[in-house]
Amino acid sequence: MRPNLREALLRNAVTLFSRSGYNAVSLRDIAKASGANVGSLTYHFGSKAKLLREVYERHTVPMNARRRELLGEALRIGDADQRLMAILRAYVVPAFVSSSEGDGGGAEFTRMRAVLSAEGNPDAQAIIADAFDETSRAFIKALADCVPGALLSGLVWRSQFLLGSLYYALINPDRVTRLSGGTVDGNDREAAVDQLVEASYASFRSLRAEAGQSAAALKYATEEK
Amino acid sequence: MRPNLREALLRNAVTLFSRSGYNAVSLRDIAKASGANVGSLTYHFGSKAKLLREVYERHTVPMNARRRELLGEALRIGDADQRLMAILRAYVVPAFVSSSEGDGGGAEFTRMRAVLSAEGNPDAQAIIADAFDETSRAFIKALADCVPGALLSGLVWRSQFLLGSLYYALINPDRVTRLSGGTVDGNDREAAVDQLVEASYASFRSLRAEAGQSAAALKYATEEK
DNA sequence: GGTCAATTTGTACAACTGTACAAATTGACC
DNA sequence: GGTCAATTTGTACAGTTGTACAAATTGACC
Repeated sequence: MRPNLREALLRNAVTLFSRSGYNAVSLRDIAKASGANVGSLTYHFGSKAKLLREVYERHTVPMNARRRELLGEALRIGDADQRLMAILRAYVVPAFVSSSEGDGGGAEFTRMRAVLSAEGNPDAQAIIADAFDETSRAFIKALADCVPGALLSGLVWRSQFLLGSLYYALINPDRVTRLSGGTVDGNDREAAVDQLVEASYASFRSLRAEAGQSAAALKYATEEK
Repeated sequence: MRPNLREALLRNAVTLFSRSGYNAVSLRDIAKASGANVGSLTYHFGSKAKLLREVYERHTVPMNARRRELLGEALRIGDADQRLMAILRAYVVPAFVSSSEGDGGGAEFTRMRAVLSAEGNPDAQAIIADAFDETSRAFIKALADCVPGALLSGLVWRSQFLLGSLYYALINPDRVTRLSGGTVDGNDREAAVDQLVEASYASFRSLRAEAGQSAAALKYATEEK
């Protein structure tokens, strides 16, 4: 009896799913990576869909808990701009950094979410909507208070862009290295977090009544030839 | 002999791939959607991988041509800020709007790219790197001239975020609708383009020497508690 | 109307998929 | 050391996959 085959199966499932998606990875791939038999998977999890559900439940709770915790700290900051920055870090950092150390990692799990979200896997979709939307809504509310006068549409779209940026940074880091001619390391996650927070800080900050005005005015000036 | 079965197969391939990814869609699915037999696919394309290659070649060239064309127009704008805005639109609009009308659509093809990029499909990866990196590099160069003093790392990372935002806007538009409580339509592509351009405009603009400084200073102020 | 190449169909194949379940193995407890 | 439940293995199954290829169909040209 192996000490923790079940854990190893879950870990390897995340790794393989995050690399190639849900459909392309067979239960036999996961079993082989864990040095075990296919049957062990049906024994421990019942089915492939239930395995996926278990993977999600393993990681979503601690990750969102960490986010809410950091959000709480951020909300104690008085200055609106510094608070905005802290809120964004509270959203991004737990997705990049492992919450419970050694469990397969925050970044790997986030990458898996990104891939499954793109695949449109129906099992995953239901779980994601349930688990993450509530947290996302709490963040949008917090962000709204940092940019007085911002429209809800602007806040929601920017939070959509934030998540998309987050996902793609993990999905295709090599593109960053390639486009920079090798001078920038797309796999440097600390740098990625800093860049992502600064970029979205600027995009949210521009929603403030005055700043938003100038961007919109510029747009119309351009469009009217 | 059907007039244009080959075209129908290509069109349906894009639609199905963009919806569920490469692995989850079988040749029989594509054939059935086209009212044809599996054999017609091997006859016209030889293999599934070659079909995918054909799909890419069909859309990549006109889309990037349109981007370069709009980029050329944008570069004639004197004012740096208005030029920046125009360059961003030149990058985003062709990805959202069909370049050759009725051919399966720019947005649908872009969505397919997004999904395949996430799946890490090796066939797709090689094609994407070849076809798009050159165009992306031209855009980064153009953007650099709009934000004097910006570091290459900032430019490349923001262009990465731009593409990630673009992809995710197409992959998961319903999340926008859901998070806004139904008051914002995530499937409104014109609105998505506007929001995306405005958000990335702000993020690139913040790279200008002075603005970048203040954001960095703020970050350190926050981190040092 | 017969010819012929291009196209479309039908079918067969080996490989792989998720799932089910009987058999073997393990190790703690008496 | 025998017992027994928990775990792991092995194997079988029906369904699907991409691919190959012979047979049927099509339609323009003579």
